[in-house]
Amino acid sequence: MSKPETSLMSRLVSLCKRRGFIYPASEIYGGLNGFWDFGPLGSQLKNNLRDRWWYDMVECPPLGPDGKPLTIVGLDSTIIQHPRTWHASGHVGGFADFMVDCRETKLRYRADHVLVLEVSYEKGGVTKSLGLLSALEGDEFEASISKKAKKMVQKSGGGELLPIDSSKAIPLTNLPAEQHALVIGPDAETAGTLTEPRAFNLMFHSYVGVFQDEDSKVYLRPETAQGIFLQYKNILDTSRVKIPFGVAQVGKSFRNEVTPRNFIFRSREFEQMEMEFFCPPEDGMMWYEFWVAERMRWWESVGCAKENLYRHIIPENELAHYSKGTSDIEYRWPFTAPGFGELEGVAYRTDYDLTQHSVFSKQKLDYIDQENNRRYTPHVVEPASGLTRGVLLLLSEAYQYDESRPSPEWLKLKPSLAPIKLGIFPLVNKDGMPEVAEKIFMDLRRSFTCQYDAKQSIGKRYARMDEIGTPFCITVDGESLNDQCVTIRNRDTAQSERVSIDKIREYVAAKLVD
RNA sequence: GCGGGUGUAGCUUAAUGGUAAAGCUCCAGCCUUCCAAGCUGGCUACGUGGGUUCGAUUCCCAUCACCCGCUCCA
Repeated sequence: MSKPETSLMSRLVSLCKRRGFIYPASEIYGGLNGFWDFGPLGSQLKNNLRDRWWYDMVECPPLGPDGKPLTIVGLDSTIIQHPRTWHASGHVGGFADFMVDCRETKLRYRADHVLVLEVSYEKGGVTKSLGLLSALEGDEFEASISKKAKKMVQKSGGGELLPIDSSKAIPLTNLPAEQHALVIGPDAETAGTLTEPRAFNLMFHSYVGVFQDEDSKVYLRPETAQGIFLQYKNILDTSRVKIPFGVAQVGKSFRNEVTPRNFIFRSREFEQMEMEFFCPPEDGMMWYEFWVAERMRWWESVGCAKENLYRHIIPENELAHYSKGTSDIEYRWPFTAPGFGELEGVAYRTDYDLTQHSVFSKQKLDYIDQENNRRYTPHVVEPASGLTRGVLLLLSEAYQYDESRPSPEWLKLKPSLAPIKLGIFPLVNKDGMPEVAEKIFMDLRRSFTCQYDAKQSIGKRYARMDEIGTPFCITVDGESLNDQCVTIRNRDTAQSERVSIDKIREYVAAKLVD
């Protein structure tokens, strides 16, 4: 298997465009940064993956540790929620980070992570200021500051550095604006190279009604999960679920990303598949481990090689303050290889979300366990994955390059997920073959997504189907008219089998169970 | 948002201060009895907007998009 010059990623992007999987959005107007459209085959592939997730999550959920099916129900909540939702969830605060750029070093920092401290030194009994030094918060703060200060003292002719009191350091965001020009950036040597802190609010906003003021401001959801918490009580009251249970949702989310990058990996409008699993507080860790394992198994079940998946356990000091455990399920993306990048996050969120919404809404969002006569706020384990990213995974994983084949580029998609399941061809466009092939097409189109093709040579038609990942092609040949059989050509082996026409449906159906 | 790179048909490339060539793909027809065969014909491009110029795809400026790095994240 030889490899062409261009990167896997660019070949994949090219194939996606050429065959109608994914296009740049608004392309005739020059495109729009961070937005992509799914074409005829891409939308089909995405729907197939979404349907598989929905089936495995809601319609036929996995078995729990006790061997009995879990209870998971579905939800489809609105993209625009009450704005207080996002105050309660922390997104209005947390997603509106202020950033500063350093003009000297070209580095960017979160403004609240840059701590500023005035440092002085003594020379000949006179105290002199070195100015406002800055460094990133954390264990290294004092060391960074003192290292820089010593250098500066030396440069200005020597002297005795006065002790550094890091407790007096303040975040850049708290510094009066007129003093910003005096700050020496964390990695800079001269003062005033930092830009003003600028808000990078990752949430898109709009206004409800005709008056566009702060009171009518709403946000496009940056995640689908909050809609689930908002309807937790209704679901509890109306759907006869008992803890533990889950609520699953698939839908669009929007983030005004600073830098959309890597094709559809990070786009500004994307689709998520999220599930909130509500359980008693004492079972939280158990369900967290359960869902990490279950979700990894699921990605394998849709065709991801085990060695391309990696469980990245977020270290305790990097966990969100409310989380007792978070694991990223990572995939070896073409652009991260040999490293990994996030595909899905499984977070044990404790009772944070329900408690927050309970406080902000003044509604009781606890659970009454009548069997055990106890009342509590459930804990939550959240497997949150990107459907858009899942599609990219399927394409990356399926992409094959093999010079020995007539069509070197082809997609080894799992048959059940392939956009088109069957190509149906007459070997030659005459001698009664088209009529037989068309009849087969008409018989099978209700059962499988089929494509009839009589154009050009048979090899070309096979190649076209290989390129879009169609697992099976049926060819009607001269013999078919006599023996009522066709050949079924397998995409992966490029080998054909002779099958009786009345057995085709059965044959294909059996291969799609995977 | 900052820095670097790229931008000619669906794809891969070419040429040119006087509006563009080719291969593959695609479409139509012929042909074709199992893996991108052949013949004939056809569609389709200088990312966008300004400027310089008699004239700009070419030179200049701006802008947009994509790729790489910083950053961020499902």
